[in-house]
Amino acid sequence: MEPTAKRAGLTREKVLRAALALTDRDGIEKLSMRRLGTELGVEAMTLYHYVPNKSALLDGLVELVVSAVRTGEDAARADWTGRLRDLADSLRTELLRHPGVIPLVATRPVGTAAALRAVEATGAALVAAGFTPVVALRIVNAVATLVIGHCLAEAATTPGHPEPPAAALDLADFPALAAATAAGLGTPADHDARFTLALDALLTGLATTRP
Amino acid sequence: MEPTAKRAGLTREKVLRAALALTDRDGIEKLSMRRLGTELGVEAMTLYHYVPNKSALLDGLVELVVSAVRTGEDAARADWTGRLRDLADSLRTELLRHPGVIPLVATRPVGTAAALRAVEATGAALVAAGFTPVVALRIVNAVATLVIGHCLAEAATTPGHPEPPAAALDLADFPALAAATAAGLGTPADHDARFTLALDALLTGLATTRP
DNA sequence: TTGACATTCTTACGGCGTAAGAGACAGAGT
DNA sequence: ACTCTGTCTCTTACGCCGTAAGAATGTCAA
Repeated sequence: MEPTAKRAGLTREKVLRAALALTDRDGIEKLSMRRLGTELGVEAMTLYHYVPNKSALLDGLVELVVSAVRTGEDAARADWTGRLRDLADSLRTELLRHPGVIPLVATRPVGTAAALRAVEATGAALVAAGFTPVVALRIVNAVATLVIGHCLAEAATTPGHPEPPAAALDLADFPALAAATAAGLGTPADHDARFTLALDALLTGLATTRP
Repeated sequence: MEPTAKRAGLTREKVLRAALALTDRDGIEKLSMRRLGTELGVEAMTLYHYVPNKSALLDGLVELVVSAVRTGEDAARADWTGRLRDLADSLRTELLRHPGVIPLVATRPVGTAAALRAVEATGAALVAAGFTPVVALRIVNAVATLVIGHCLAEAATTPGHPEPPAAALDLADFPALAAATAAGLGTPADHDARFTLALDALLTGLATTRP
């Protein structure tokens, strides 16, 4: 019987999952080594046996989220724009599932094997469609960049009050802006429309560049 | 004569400019109230007379950088894609001038009048070209989002070593990636090419959606 | 001069990441 | 059974951070 085990039975994996859960629940700014420790029933310094420092912990969060991205390799019949769309959609849903992690994904270079595998798979589909390897990866980069930028904006405006200082401005000075907000710009449904508009435009534009 | 003035003669403006200079020189993580204070020859708490808290200071940095963006209103003869291109290029150069501020711009909603004026101006040009106000602002949003996402990636890989862990991976597993890196992917000149590719594609794609 | 107000400093609190090392536990070899 | 070895955990401490509270100092108008 081990009702009060002296060893907590931790793992890098468990630590990362707990950190992700804590981030999802309380936000990234509340993620501290001490807090994560108490969450796991352990002192803060204990965590340093599973992670060299906090930066590595954050890298682990990125790894966790990005690894969940599906690139649609199975549906190999999809054309290259379909593959890019799959990548974009999957990346977006994973990011929005963990809003606190988005700034980390945007900031930290992705060197993990899982992420590179996704890039490689999509890039290979583009090469098969006739693109140069260099151009193929530039295209994948462009799509990922667009998704990350969009999700940043989408998640940044979600928390409490959207933008109270904007209300203090004289809307009469900005006719186009005023007309658009009156027509529903900024509503939650609008985020989907913004994303679709941008992605569709990018993909049709890319299609015209195919050799 | 005031060789050693007891009043430092500060201003919100001066504080912000000093903060921006400090960020440009030492990086955003080194920007602390105490450090900024000593930089200005003043105690940390003094700064709180010009800025309510650190978050507002960071907002001020964003404001400072974004205000410098030129939207090409003068060259009113440029067509709407030209206006968008001007916006994108100007935003990109301003952001790259202050890499430490990019994560802030990406994260914090822009409510300042100067930023809205830029959006309004470009949006108006789109409306004049036949787009709905809502669509016009979605388009401006798409371009800004793409630029920010790209600059984030570009500035994140600049500091010290690009990605040492990537070298540890077996490149044989990623043929397309390997071929592309061998062909110069990731070099500084490649950033321009990536940006141009993405922006061109987005703009041509948008052109096909014009009513 | 006298107030009123704006500006600056002092002190202090609680939180952070983490360096250094001591202690407790588990399993292997004898 | 005992010790050794290496893994896991805790304790203590240092220097940093943002900022609350309020006392001191400067400036200028009445």
